[in-house]
This record gives sequence, structure tokens and C-alpha cells, in this order.
Amino acid sequence: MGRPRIFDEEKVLNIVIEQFWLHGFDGTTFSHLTKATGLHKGSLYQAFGDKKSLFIKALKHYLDQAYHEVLARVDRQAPPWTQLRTLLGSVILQNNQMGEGPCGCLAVNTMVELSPMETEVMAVLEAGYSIRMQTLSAMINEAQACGDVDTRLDAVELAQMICTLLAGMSASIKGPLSIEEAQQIADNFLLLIKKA
Amino acid sequence: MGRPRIFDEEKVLNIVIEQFWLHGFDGTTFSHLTKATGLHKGSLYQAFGDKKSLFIKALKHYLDQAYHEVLARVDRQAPPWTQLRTLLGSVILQNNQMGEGPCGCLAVNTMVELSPMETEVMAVLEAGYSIRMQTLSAMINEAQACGDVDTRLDAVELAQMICTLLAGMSASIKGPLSIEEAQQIADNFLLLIKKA
DNA sequence: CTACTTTTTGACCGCTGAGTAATAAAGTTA
DNA sequence: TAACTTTATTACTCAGCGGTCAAAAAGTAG
Repeated sequence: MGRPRIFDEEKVLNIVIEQFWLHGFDGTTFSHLTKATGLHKGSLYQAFGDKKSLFIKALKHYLDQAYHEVLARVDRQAPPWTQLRTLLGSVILQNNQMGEGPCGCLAVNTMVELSPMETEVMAVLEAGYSIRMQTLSAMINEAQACGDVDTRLDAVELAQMICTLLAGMSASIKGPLSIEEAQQIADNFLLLIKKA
Repeated sequence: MGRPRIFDEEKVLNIVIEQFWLHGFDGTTFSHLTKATGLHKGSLYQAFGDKKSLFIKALKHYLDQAYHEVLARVDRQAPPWTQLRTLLGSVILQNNQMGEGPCGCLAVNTMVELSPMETEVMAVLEAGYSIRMQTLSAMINEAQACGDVDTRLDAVELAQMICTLLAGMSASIKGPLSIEEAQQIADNFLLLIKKA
């Protein structure tokens, strides 16, 4: 046993997430990180490894947190259709939960910024995508079983479409799309897939 | 009259577009640009100004070109519904037209990478978005008039949804989504908005 | 040919990036 | 207390960035 660590790893990781979220991978410098965390560069290196390792740890943490945060807002006893609606709204809100203007979704930002050559990062993203697809398609499946959702498309196809639409919102929200418009699009989409 | 310029400005701009498309704004260095164009840094500066000016010129050129390239593939005499389908397919193909793996859409990439504080760039993006929305909603309007498209939502709402969906594809194609899946999503979406 | 204008070229600058090595501090354990 | 182990801090390296400048080259116009 040596000198104990003076900072809370998870709290620091959350601050790191925030920085990468705001400035992207390339755009985030150690200057940002040390200023935001109050730690020194060396401490970060020793605790998390180099910049890429740190980023991957942050990204994983983000994916977990965001996932559970969204599901926490969904009442799993409610009718599947209602679950679906609150889920979409909850995801949209996450694009705006940072200070000063919308910052989208860290996963989408990363997908777009990093080259597909970054296989390690991409693997993390795919894992996150996969679990979301499972949860979402299961929910849609239930809603279809209840007779609330159109059955011309199967649950997986619809889930894929929704994931893509949500990614589009996260991207566009950093551009010409407002949160309100995003919410409107989600509502309109639900209207489209509602069983007549 | 002095010494004439030795390079074709537009050809160079297209190469520049390619570099920014592949590596993003931050990720593209003058080393990339000089290597790809064969020009020297000073020539680029003198012809196009600093990096941001160059980027904005490239982005504008890209937006114009991409827009016209897509419309060129659409037979404006064909039924609106057919126009809509070929348009979506054409946009999707653009995400993959660069060497070595998909690179999405430069506009979407820029939206996501750059901070909303870059008001000049954002203005260019908004202009591009606006003209696309006009064209698309007009096309949908015609398709609705023909009785091919569902009228529960109006043309503008549908156009907004499609733009967002396409943005999502451009983003996701750099991650876990394949071109084929993107095309499938587009087809499925058309199925959803087809008049019963 | 000569004067002039613009482009091209290559060397250069200051700065900031990621990453490291060495030292000082703060615990734990015996 | 003394030996030991891990963390915190400082100063540093070195490469690459965007950007500049002055000289050289290559045309044009008179």
C-alpha cells in the first residue's frame, strides 16, 4: 500500500466526459482536462493512461450512464406505447443537458469525428449500439403485440429506423435543428407508426 | 497582369474538399493539403486565405455540388413518388463515394465537429439546409397531390423528418451502419409514408 | 528588352500539443 | 520510527501546428 488517491475516479471521469462531449476528441486538450478536473497531467496519465485510453474509458462510462439514465425515466409498468414515447423524449433531452447550447450525443459525435480506422473505439460504439437496439426492438415488439404499433415493418426494422432518426437529431441539434423541432419530429414519427 | 496561376482553382478546391471530408476540419493539416494538391502552403494561403476561409469556400462548393449532383440523377419528369425514391438513394450513395470506406456527408460531419460558436460556418450550413428543405418539401407536396404519400403529416414536417433521417444515416454510416442497411431504412421509411 | 505585377517557393517563427522523467509528498506496514 | 510503495508535482522534450515573409520565378505590357 502506498499513498492513497486523492480524487474520486468516477467524478473525474464525469468531468472528462463533459470535456470530450463539448470539444470532441481532437478538440479536447490536456489543458482543458487539467483545468476542468483540477488535477495535473501526470495524475491523469497515471490513473487512466494516455489520451486515447482515457477517452475510451470515458466513452464507455458515458454509454452506460446515458443508457441507464434514459431507462430510469421510463416506467416499465406503463403501456409499451407510452414507454416508447417517454424513451424518445428522454433521449432527446440528453442532447441538451450540458451548459451553453446543445452538444448532441457523445456517441454520435465520436462516430462522426473519428475515422473508422479507430477499431477499438468503434468496437465500443458498436457494443453500445447493439444493446440499444435490443432494448428498443423488444419494446417495439411489445407495443406491436398490444396492437399499438403498425406491423407492416417488424420490430427490428423499426428500431433501426428510430436509432438512425435519433442519431440524425443528435447531429442536427448541433446545427439548424432546435430541441423543440426534434421533439416535434419524434411525435410525428410516432404518429406515423401508430396503428390506425 | 502578373504571373498567371498555374493550377485550376476548382480542381484544387475539390481536392481540398476531399481532405476535409476525410479528416474533418481540425484533423486536416496543411501537410495533408499540400501533399494532396501538390501546391505549397503559401500558394493556398494567397489563393484562399487562412484555414477557416479555405474551409468555408470548400464547404460552400461541396454543398452546391452535392445538391446538383443529387438532383441530376432525379428525372424531374418522372412521378413525384419515383423522384423521391431515387433522391433518397442518390443521397445515400454520396456517403460512400470517397476512397477507402464511408465518410458520411461533409455537412453533417461539420455540424457535429464544429462548435455552434462558429457562426459563419453555421450560417453556410443553414443555407444549405434551407434549400434542401425547400426542394424536398416541394417534391413531397407533389407526391401528396398525386395521392402517393400519406397526408396525416404535411410536406414540411415530412421533409424535416427525412432530412433528419438522412443526417442520421450519414452519421451512422461512419459507425455501425452499412450502406445496404441505410438503403433498407430508406425503403422502409418510404413504405411507412406511402398512402395506403 | 525593360519595367512591372503576381505567383511560387522555401525558410522561418512562435506556440501548443501529447507524452515523460525525476523529484517531492503522503500514506501503509512492520 | 524506518523502510517501502504509490501518488502528486514540476520541469522538460520534441514534434507538428497554423501562419508569415522575403526572395526567386514567370509571365505581361509598353
